[in-house]
Amino acid sequence: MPRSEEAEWWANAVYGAIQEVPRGKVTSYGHIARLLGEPQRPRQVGVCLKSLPSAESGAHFNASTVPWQRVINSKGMISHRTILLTRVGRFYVHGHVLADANTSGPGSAERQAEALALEGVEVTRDSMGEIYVDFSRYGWFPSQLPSEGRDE
DNA sequence: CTTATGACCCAGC
DNA sequence: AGCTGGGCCATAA
Repeated sequence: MPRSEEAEWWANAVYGAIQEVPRGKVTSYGHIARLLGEPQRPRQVGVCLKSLPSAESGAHFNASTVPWQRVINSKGMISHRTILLTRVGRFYVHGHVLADANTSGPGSAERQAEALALEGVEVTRDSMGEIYVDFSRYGWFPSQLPSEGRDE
């Protein structure tokens, strides 16, 4: 959960922007940041999604009211969440991230792929098991400035 | 206060 | 076309 009021404002702006992504379409973290006039903060978009409240939390913006699954990285790939390392004595071991019914934690990339498939977005996998979405078919990139221009 | 760490991105090899 | 390193900046430790 964001602390400062500023962070709170940012998180709400991010969630609101994501709600504009139409069903069956996907966009990127960087594009959400650009839509909000903060092209240098794609990482913070991810930070907000990581702390998106669960559907049961009762918060206005939560996992069921914000289509979190429609945001992927600029390469069209569903980014895998990093596995936390837990310190045991002086060693580090693979630990499980707490969230389960939430949008983060282990296997969340899989859940994101399922959620997208459920709304008709075709996902493909490469030899490494990475999950991709074809931007040329499902991408949603409005506010394309005439001078800049996205790939594809 | 200082470091480390990301649901990221892009320019260069 | 794939890999690498740097930049980015809010949070956590």
